[in-house]
Amino acid sequence: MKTITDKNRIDEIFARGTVVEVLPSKEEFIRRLMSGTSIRIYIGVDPTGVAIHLGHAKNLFFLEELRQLGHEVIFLFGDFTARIGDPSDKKATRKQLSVDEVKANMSGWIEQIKPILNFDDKDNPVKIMYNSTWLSKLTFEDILELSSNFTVQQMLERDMFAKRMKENMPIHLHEFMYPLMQGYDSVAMDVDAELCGTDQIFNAMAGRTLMRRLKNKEKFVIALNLVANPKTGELMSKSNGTGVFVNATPNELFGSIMALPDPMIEPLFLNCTRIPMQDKEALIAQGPREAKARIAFDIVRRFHGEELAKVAEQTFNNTFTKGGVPEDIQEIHIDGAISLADLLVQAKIVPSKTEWRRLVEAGGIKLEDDTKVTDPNFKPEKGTILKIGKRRFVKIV
RNA sequence: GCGCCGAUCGGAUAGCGGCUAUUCCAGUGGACUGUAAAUCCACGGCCCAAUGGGCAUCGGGGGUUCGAGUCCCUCUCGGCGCACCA
Repeated sequence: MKTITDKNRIDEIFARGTVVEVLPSKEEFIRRLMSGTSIRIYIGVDPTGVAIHLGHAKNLFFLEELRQLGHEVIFLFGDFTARIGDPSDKKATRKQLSVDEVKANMSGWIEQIKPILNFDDKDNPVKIMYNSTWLSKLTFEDILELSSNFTVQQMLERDMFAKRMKENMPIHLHEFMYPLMQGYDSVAMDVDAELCGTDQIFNAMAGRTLMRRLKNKEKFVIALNLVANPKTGELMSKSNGTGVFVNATPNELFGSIMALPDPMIEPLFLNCTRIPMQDKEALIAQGPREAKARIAFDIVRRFHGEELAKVAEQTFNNTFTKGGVPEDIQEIHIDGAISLADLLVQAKIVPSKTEWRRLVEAGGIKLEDDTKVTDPNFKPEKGTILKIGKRRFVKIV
C-alpha cells in the first residue's frame, strides 16, 4: 500500500515529545516511514478492566496518525495474556482472570476507542485481533522451542524480577512466560513495529528477539512515555485512583479531568489532546484552571462530540463554580412509610444508615438553597433536592 | 516430604494474656479555593424507640483461661529455605 511520506506530517507526530524511545533508532524508523511502503504496526492491550483510561488513549492517537499516513494498524486484544497477567506493574503477582471476565471486559472496548481509532475506514481500517487465536494453540513443544531463545538470566534482568529476587518475593514460572507470549504476538502477526508504553519495553524487546531469530526481521519498538504527574512521578492508573476513564459520562469525564493536579496539565496536553503545539504557550498562560478546562473540553469533545462537551462544561461551571445543581440529576421515588435514610441506603446512594448519620453530623447534606440538613430524621417532600457532599445529588420524587 | 515464617480496615503496618486494636497512605465530610496543590478540622464495622444502648470484629473451627488478636490443637491459604553441588 502506498503511504504518505510528507516529512512535515511525520515530524509533527514526533513533535509532541511523547515518544521516548525507538529501537533500533528513531532515525531508522523515520527512514522506514519515508520509504513509501506501509508498515504493519500494532499495539497490544490486555483487557484486565472494563474501561480504558487516558493513558491508553494517548497511544491510540499516535497509531491513528500512522494509519492516516497509510500504515496498517492492528489493535490486539491480549485476551490470552490478560488471564495470566503481566507482572510488570506490581511487585506482587497479579490475580489471574477467567475467560468470562476477560470477555466481559473486552465487550465495551471498541466502542470506547472508536472515537480515536478508525475501524471503519474503507481503504485502511484498523484491524482487531486477539492473541488467544494463536497463543491458545501452541503446544508444549512449541513453547519449549520459543523459550530456548531466552536465558533465565535475561529474564531476571527485568528490574521488577530483580527487585523481587532481592526482596525474597515469589516469582512464578508463568510470569517468566509473559514476555515470551507478548513476543510471540509479533511473530504471529508478522508485524514491522510495536507501539507500547515504556513499561512494556522489556516485553516488546522479547518480540524483537523472536522476530530476528524466527523471521530474520528487525522489528521496531516505539515506546511512548507514561502519563504521569511530573512533580510526584505518580502514574495515571486505576490502582492509585488517578485514572481518568473514557467510558464515563461526559459530565463525569469533564469533572475528573478538572480534578487532576495542576502539574498534569502539560502531560495531558501533549499526550491526550491534539491541540496544535503552537497553542501550548497561550493555553498555559491562561492560568491552570482555564488551561485544564480547555483540555477537558477537548478530550470530552473527542469522545462524546461537540454538543455534549459544551453541556459538560456548562454543567461543570454551573454545579461547581456556581454551586448549583446539575440538570441530569438522579431521582428516587419515595412512597409514604419509608424513611429518607432507608431510601438512600436502598438506592445505594449512601452505603449505610450509620454513614448517613455521619454525613448529616458532618454537615455534608444540603438542600438546594444550601441550608444544611441537621436532623438525620429529616423528612423530604416531593421535589426536594439533596446535595450530598460536593458531587452527589438526589431529587426525591 | 522436612524445616521456618506469615494471614489484623481498600493497601501497608503495630499489637509482654488485661482497659476503647496502633500508626501511615488512600478515602469520606467540612474550611480556604479553581471539584488544583499545600494547609487546617472532623469522620472511619453495623443497627436502634440515640446526650444513651445493642450486636459484631484480627483466615476457619475447636480448646486453655475470670479474661485470647496474643497461648495450645487442628484445618485452609500463602511465602521462604532445604531436599544436586554443600
